[in-house]
Amino acid sequence: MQKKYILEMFPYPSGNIHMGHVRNYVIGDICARYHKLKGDEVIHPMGWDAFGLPAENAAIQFNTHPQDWTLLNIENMKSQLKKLDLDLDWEKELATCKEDYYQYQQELFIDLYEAGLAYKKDALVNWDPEDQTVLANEQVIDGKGWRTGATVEQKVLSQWFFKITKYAEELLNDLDGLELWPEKVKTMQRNWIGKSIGAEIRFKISGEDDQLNIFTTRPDTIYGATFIALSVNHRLVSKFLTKEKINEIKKLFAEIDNEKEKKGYLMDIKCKHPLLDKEIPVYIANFVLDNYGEGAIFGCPAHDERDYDFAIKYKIPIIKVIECEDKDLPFTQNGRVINSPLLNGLEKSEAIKKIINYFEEKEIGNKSINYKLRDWGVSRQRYWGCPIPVIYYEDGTFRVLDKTELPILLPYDVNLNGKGNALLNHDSWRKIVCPKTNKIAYRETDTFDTFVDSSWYYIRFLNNKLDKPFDIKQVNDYLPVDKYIGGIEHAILHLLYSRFFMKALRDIYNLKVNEPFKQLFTQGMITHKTYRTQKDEWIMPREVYLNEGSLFREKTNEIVIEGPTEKMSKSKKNVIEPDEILENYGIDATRFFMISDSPPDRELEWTDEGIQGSKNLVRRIERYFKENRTDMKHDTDKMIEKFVFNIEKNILSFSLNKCVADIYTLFNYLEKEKIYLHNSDISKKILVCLYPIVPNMVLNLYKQLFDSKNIGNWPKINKELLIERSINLPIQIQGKLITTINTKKGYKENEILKSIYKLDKIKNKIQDRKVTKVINVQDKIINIIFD
RNA sequence: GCGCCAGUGGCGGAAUGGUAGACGCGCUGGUCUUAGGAACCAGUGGGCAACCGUGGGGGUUCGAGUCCCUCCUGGCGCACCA
Repeated sequence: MQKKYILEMFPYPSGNIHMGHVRNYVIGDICARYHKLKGDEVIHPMGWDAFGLPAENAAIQFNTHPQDWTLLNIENMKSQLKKLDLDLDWEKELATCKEDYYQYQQELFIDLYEAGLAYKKDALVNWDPEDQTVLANEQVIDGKGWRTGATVEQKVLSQWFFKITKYAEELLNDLDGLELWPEKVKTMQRNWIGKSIGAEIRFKISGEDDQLNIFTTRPDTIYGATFIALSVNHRLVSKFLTKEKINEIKKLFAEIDNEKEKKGYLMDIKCKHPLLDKEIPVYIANFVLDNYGEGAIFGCPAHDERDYDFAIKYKIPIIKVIECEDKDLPFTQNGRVINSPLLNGLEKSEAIKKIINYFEEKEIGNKSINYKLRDWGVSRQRYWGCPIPVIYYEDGTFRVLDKTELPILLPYDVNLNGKGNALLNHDSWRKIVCPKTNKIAYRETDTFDTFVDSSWYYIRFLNNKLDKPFDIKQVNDYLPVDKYIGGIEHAILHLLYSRFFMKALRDIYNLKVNEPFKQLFTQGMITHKTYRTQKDEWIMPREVYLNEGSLFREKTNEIVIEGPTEKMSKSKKNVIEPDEILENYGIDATRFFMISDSPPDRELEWTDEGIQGSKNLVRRIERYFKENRTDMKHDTDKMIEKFVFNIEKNILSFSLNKCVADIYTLFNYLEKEKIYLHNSDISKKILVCLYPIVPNMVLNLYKQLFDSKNIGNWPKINKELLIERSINLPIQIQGKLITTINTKKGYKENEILKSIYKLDKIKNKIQDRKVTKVINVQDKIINIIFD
């Protein structure tokens, strides 16, 4: 028996499931049911990503408690999921907000800490003023919080970090081995990790016992360096300038007209050029990133666009060191090095190699690799999350707790007023006497980023009742997840964090698993037309009715304007409620429609015609089997065999839309040929194949036809029957199709040519020209060539 | 700007280098009726035809929607990453 771990991304219990969930889970369910019929040992669990800020907001808004709100939502959504006929193993259910989950996460944190993979440091962090919490770099999109959209501020706080950067190289390299992941996701992760190979060069500061370490990918342009630029947050800036001055500069930098505008501030210090006997000026510049490298660059204006713009603005010399026309400046392509005593005449790669060797020899620099990836900041200043098992003493030191001191449970009695962290204000929970030292201590009041929760839930599913995080043998036996299905929006955050966790745990526990998800399938979004009134008020599709070619709103009879088709969203109100659809069309039509109109990895447009078409298909199949007689034709067996083969192939390749086409093709054939199967064995075969897609309908039909609900296993395919004995052979002349002839497979070329040449269509084409070549692709095509 | 993906009928979409448009929706004409959110039959890329047709232009090949080059358009991601 083969194990198949099939997993769909678990939902946040927001209150109700939406169509996106339905599509996601139906796709996964079809896979899981298919594999069960094949006799595989299928693991198909479901759980809840249950910590997170919305619960706190809801608690304030509705005067309830985050826990009560969350658990109620879970119950509600669970009953909704059950209506979808999902073959889930609810015994394995877990919720990350429950202590039987998060206490083991606290254990894992202790493991990570002891392995040197969790650490605390003062850091300039992204502060979301609306959520009043820190965000990871990955959670800041265009300078705004990923959830709130509020402009993120920079703040210095003492924070816990996970050392994901230790795995940067492995996380990057192992992407190559993930053959069953979408290329797109791998590309996004590669870009995020952002590996650059170059050099780190030391620049001495004139008259000071201090130096700068500058990373560059273009050490071949070092002779063209005419200035240094620092980020305003660079160490040396606060060393040489007052706080007031720095704030002044920050204000200056904030006043720019467009994002690319360069601004600088000339400092009083100068740097020595590492190779030339000259000094170059040091600026603070707005375009230098402080979280990349050391936050310092050398400017080579002749061969870098940004440096060029800056040099023009501040009248800094521009020295060409790569051969090019003046009009082409800044010249950033490859070329021969000039004006560089040690490198003249060399091509880029040779020059880079040579200069790095020289730097290393003279100890003024070395080869260096840089990553964009930063360590993962996991502290969140929120109540509704997993507590970090750490205590602080009054002298400022801290202690990570022992596993025997766990669990650290969240207190239920908190005052949620929306201002700051409720744990910080909960004195009786926070203040304790340390059992080891008998000293007064205070608990860590930050909780984990909820992405920590989802980084290992697929491991916990293997045994959600174990009194330790997981069982090593079980992990080795059942991971990786064979098919992981979810939205593309998690391409970086969740999937990268999970990969990191798997590798970190592998090293700590000596596991044999390198990657958590063998195959990743990203399903497309569901879209729908948008509708609004003339007052620009979005309205729901169900409020719209059609009258004499125009759209109107029910009740008010306002004129309705049809907008573009967009992703279903609450704000645009173009949503369809799963409960209503199930009520009106039933589960079978709903499941059919989720896979009918587009391939699962593409957008699915919700249309009334689409769901109605699925409903009609359900009715048609049910009606077909009501016909109480069996009449077969000689090729019926073959047709059915082909059907089984195609359905299987298309389920395995996630081409579920083609499964629907296969079903139509089969019933078109059966009805057109007036073939009725009723309660024959062939009906059993057909129904088994339909079962993964529409289990409800199949079980009902099976009961009616065979007085049983035991549908058995996936049919074994008789390959003999798949072989076509006669074919329609296309005949081409000069590569163009002229006609087709029906013939037996395995025909003899010279024999069939004789009959081909007798055909009028062929004779007319060839006339008396001389045939120079005949290409016979046996049983596929014949192509006749003449001069 | 860089990277990735994609461009096929009125629409969604099928096509291991070998009959382009499977299957569905929509539409047209017809049938039936318990008048339905039904069902059935016929048709549906363009053109009267020869023929022409997979974003444009080249190429490889006996043969290209498919492979190569180039350009255009759209989507997504990243984006002052030194």
